Order: sequence, then C-alpha cells, then structure tokens
Amino acid sequence: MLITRASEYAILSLIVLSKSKDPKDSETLSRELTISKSFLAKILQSLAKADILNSYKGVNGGFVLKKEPHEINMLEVMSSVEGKAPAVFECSPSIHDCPSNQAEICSIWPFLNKLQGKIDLFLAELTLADILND
Amino acid sequence: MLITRASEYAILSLIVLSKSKDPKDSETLSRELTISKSFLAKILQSLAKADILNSYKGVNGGFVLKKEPHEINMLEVMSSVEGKAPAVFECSPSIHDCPSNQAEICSIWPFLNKLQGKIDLFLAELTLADILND
DNA sequence: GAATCTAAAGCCATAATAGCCTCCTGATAG
DNA sequence: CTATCAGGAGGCTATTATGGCTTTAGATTC
Repeated sequence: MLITRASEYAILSLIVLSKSKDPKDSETLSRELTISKSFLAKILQSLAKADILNSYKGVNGGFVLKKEPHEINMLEVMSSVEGKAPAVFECSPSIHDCPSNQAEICSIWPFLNKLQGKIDLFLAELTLADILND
Repeated sequence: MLITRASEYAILSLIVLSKSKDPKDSETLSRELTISKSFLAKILQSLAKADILNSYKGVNGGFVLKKEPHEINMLEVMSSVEGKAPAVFECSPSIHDCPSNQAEICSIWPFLNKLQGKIDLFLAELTLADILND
C-alpha cells in the first residue's frame, strides 16, 4: 500500500507534539485527535524507533519531539510508519534495473523511477517546520 | 486510505497508453502490466469518466488518451480513481473552518490545510509529460 | 440480423488495513 | 518494596481495498 492512515496520524501527532514541551501520552493524544488509541500507539512507537520522537515510560511519561521541526521531513516520517518508503510503485527505487522480467513494464521502468524520484524529493524537502510556519 | 494501488495502476496505464496511438483494451494492458484485469478495468473506467481517457467498445476497441500528456496532471488522475482527492487528511480542504468540533484538532487545522495545499499544488503541477520527458 | 468483440456495471470472495483488547516491561512516587 | 503510570508488543476483530466472476450494453464485421 502506498500512503495509509498511519502517515496521516503520524503527521497529525507531530504537529500537536511540536506545540508541547512536556511529554504527551498516547491516550491523551488519541483523545485529542479522536483516533484509535492502539493504532496511534503503534505509530508513535515507529516514530520513536526512527529517532523522530523520544519516549518516556512511567508517570508523566509520553512522547516528545527528538529533533527540531526543520530537521524532520515527511519522507522519513512516512518511511518509518509505513514500514517501507512511501513508494508509489512497488518496484524498489533502490535498484536501477527493472525487477520484474516483463518486457512492457521494463520499458516504462525509467519513467516510474523518475516519477518516484520527484515524489521522494518533494517529501524529503517538506519539513515539519514548513507546515508549522506561516 | 489516502493513496492506494488505484493511483499506481492509473499512472502505469497512462504511461503505457501514451506510447500507443491506437486503442488498447484493458485485458491487454492488464497482461502487460501483470495486474488484475477486473480491478484495472474499473480504474480505466474512472479515468474515462474523468475525461482523461477515451473508451471505445467493440472490435479493436479499448482506451486512448483524450488529452495531451502535458494536460494531464497527477492531482486529477488520483482524484478520479480514488473517488476523492488524494487527501492526506480527511477534513475536506474545500472548507476553511474546522469540520470537527474538537478543540485540539481545530487548533491544528490551519497547519493541515497548509500541508494539504502544498501537496495538491505539487501534484497539480506534475503532469504526465513531466514523467515522459527526459 | 447474427455473431463477435470489448467496455460498463454489478456481486461476491480474498487480502490488507484500521482499530480493540490484554498482558508485559520499565520508570516513578510514596 | 509496592503501587501506579505509561510505553512495548502481540493477538483478535471489523472495515476497507483488491481482485475474480458474471451479466449487460454498445459497436463492428459479416
């Protein structure tokens, strides 16, 4: 799948978390955003593993941004929560020859590769700070 | 879901169709791209309804581009096959006040709106011609 | 007109995502 | 040390996306 709710919820969470200096727990966040608590918890865990958030257990624990908003870009956010890069095309962009051996799809491979590159670049250049600043 | 395989298949189809002047039928296209015939047929129908493709029934029928590649942008492609705009956020970007009455989500609404606008602009400016030209 | 080809449209099955619940682990307060 | 709080991890269910199949409709050929 290409871009799922996990990406949406991740970005929503980052915007809210950027406004609070203290850790905010997943249950509070899920109530504020009116989204599934358990699903959100998994997403926040992914963001923590990707070093985008810090997580703290125990009383007054929760999640806080680990980096400055201008250091957090949408490509890394989506990549971390989607389990894979937010690829529009399944053919992995990391390899430069066509992964399938279908003649037709191989002939369009350079175009797909180019499109994926454009999308990746756009997402990589779009930071949380770009969203927060007016 | 925000951006699904329907968008992927639509773009793949458009790239292939851009290379053939004669109508190409959905079964041939599905074989060339090694994707589901019935699912692809529905996608092509959506693209035809959106005036991106022309469809012809009967012998030697099939689909052809209805516009020039530079006139086809990724926002309209995705919007037509996803049934809705490829929104990262469910809150409709067309209304400028927050649709939910949740205090927290309303406070971040302007930021979501801004992000959605950036994404829409990027997709609207990205045409099929941009993908095809080297 | 009859036969054939292919889009259009619907229904149903399968697969993936989104969401729910429970238990476990580490941290803090007392 | 004990109780409590909140993250980490996994299984289970509901919803949605994907794909298979069949029927109908329009167009072409003979």
